[in-house]
Amino acid sequence: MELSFVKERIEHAVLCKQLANIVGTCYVEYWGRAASKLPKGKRLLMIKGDGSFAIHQNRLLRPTNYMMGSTIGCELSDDTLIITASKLHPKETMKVIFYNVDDLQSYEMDEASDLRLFGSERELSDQLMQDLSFLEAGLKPLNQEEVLRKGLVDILAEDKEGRLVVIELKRRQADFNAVQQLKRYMDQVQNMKGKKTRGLLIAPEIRKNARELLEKYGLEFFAIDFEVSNPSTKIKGLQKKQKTLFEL
Amino acid sequence: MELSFVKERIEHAVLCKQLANIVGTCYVEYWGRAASKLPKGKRLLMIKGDGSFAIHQNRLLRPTNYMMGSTIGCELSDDTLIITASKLHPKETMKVIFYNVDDLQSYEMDEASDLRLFGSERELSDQLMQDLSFLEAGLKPLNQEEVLRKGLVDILAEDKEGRLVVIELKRRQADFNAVQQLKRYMDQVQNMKGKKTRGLLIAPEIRKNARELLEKYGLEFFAIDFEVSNPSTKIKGLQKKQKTLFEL
DNA sequence: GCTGGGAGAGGCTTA
DNA sequence: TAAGCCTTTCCCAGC
Repeated sequence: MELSFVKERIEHAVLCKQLANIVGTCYVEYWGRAASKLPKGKRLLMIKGDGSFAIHQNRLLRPTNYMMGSTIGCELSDDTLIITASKLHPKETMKVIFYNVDDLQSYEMDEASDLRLFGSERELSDQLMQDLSFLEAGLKPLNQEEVLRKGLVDILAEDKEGRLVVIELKRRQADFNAVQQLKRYMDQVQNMKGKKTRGLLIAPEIRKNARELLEKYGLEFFAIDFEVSNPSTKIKGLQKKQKTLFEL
Repeated sequence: MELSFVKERIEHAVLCKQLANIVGTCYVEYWGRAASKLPKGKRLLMIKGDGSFAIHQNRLLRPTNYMMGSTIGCELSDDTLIITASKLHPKETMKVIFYNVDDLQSYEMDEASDLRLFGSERELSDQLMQDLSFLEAGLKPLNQEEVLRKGLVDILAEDKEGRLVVIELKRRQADFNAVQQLKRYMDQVQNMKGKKTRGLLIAPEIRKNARELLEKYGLEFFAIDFEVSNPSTKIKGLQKKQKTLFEL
């Protein structure tokens, strides 16, 4: 395609906040949080109405190069079309040099609509909050998403012995990070409240090493079995995997 | 566009592992790791040769719905075209119901080429390894295969007092996680070697709360100043921000 | 295959 | 704006 024509079409699409796809042979440079060069090759550049700018190759979900909320410019130079994307905070620039453009399409799109997602951690937390006795008899909810000075506790409760119970919920296999997150919260709550405190990690499963760490810390793991059925999420079972510190 | 024609074109593109973009009005359902529904609206579906399957709206870098490495199927039903993507491990399915298709493009693409990236953590680590005296006089790199290969730490060294020094490097602002990771590794190395061990966190900056935790643990923070200049990365400065435990 | 961890993470929510 | 953190994180390197 004639590059001067492509330039006009792109400028129009950007102005009208259309979604535009440009396919052609290009070379890409990026400089900002890091720096990168992508050798000349056939790629697809997708530009969205909000300044999303992405170079795609024919594999992987994620674009090879990208920029969010960019300002876009076009210029012709030496039989090439140079498309630049740039932004501040952090300062980043990307230069895409097209040697030829095979195709250019642009589309007037709807307003984006929201995805209704089921089975998120937040939804699980809500379900669990409905009935903590699922977890342990006599457990009473104190607060959901209790804000700590550092971070957010998923659920704070009190057990039948009057001990504080800090609960961290994960929708997938728990790892080191989850364990340490819980430990951090438990320590903090214990410090703030000056009461005996337990820490519960709830997840579908836990990695072996993470579990060792958890046990070393005296935390408790509960395996949760849930189903992301329609239209919401159902907790099917909850099984205790550790004795509490106080039972040992 | 005529949906039966679209169906054939898509099947051909998938078979030939082309990159295909379908734009039209559709409704999307996903079920797998979670579940979701996306109301009817105008979207772009991008299918790549490796089974990447992504529903894009006209905002944000990331697709609204997606699946990697999927198997793709097409069928006509009641004046709609249903495109399904599915995979095992984990079992996931996605159904895209097109009520009409405005446009369909497919492209024969090159083999994807590798991005040459500068300023990655790995590259910074290599640079730092070149000259540890940048960090502290008398610091000597240790090539402790077992520790380094296991990926426990970025760099292991010995200071002039003969203490082990565990170094964790972050290319961006260090957070809680970075501090706890370092602490975990330091404990582990200390256990393995049975020697006095220091833990150094090197990052451009550190979050306030993370820093408090770091100080509580007796770890040390060094602010690194680096530049991702072309063609590689240059460390411009390195400033110690904490006294060591042993100096206190 | 599982595990660990980085990423130019992205993106959301709340202080 | 910054902090904190979840994500259908994605993706890769090791084992």
